[in-house]
Amino acid sequence: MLVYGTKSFREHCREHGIAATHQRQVLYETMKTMHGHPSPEEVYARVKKKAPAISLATVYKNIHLFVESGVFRKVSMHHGPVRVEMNGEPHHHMVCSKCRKISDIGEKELGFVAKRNRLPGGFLVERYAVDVIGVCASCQMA
Amino acid sequence: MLVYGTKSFREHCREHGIAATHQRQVLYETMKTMHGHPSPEEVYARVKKKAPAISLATVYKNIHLFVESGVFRKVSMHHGPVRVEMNGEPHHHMVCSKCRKISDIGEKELGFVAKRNRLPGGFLVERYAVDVIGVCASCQMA
DNA sequence: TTGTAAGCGATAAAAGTTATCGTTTGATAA
DNA sequence: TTATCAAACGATAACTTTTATCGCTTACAA
Ligand SMILES: [Mn+2]
Ligand SMILES: [Mn+2]
Ligand SMILES: [Zn+2]
Ligand SMILES: [Zn+2]
Repeated sequence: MLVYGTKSFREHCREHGIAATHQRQVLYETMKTMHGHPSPEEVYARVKKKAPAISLATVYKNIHLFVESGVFRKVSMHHGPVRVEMNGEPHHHMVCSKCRKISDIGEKELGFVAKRNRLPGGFLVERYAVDVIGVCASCQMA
Repeated sequence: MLVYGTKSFREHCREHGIAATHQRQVLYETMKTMHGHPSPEEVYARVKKKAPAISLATVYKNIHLFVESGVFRKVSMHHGPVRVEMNGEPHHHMVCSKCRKISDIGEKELGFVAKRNRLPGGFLVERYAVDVIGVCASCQMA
């Protein structure tokens, strides 16, 4: 991940052609201190302590901006409306980062072998779900 | 996956202590024919052709029921509000199927090695995102 | 058959996200 | 420094997705 201190926040903004606003910087500094996998509402609650007048819309807009510029990351490609599948065969997914299309892929084609049944923290494994994130054939052509 | 014909749909309902309603059966039969990874709205649009009076609420309620009873499956544990993360180290996730808690896990602890850069259909791999689905330590105690 | 709890449809409400728009501010250059 | 103006902001409406509510209907078993 890109890591830059308070000072070079302005440089990052120049590189990406965006204004180094007060709100944007406080949001960035706040998020940097947050561990785990917060939702926009949780980020909003936290950043309001430092910038009480900030708008939820500004939080959303800048989270998108940070994600697009690679500063932070979404936890998954699958946020949003639920998707269900009727294919009961154990399989994994290829997810196109351009068009979001989801395709099935079996473990054999994937070359993936799940090894451990116990993981750090005493986590008991039920199954592995692999998302291969990349660019689908039609998006590569475009 | 459980697979049962029209006849044993009633048996499945008895096993799970639910009523074998007309709507529930039409919904099940319809979903069984759907490939890919449809949203509830897409399921609703399809099932309305066979049962025009069915309600969207009924579709949602029964999709939940089917998923809980293991007949069908959600594509991901991450549907719903977006989550961001500031941990820029490449890592994967353990997701508890009881409490939905998300924990980080590095590739080394996971024992996972991504092998291929090209996959069927000409999919170009950017990265692998592994979700280990299971039960966290505190949910095992409870 | 009949009683009753479960399930249904209609729809309101909640939750999450995006769009709109008038005002403010940051970046650039005079 | 000041003037200019596009970018960004806050407020909030609108939109999307999901859940809750409630009166009516139906499945089921007594
Ligand atoms: Mn699939
Ligand atoms: Mn993480
Ligand atoms: Zn694509
Ligand atoms: Zn748990």
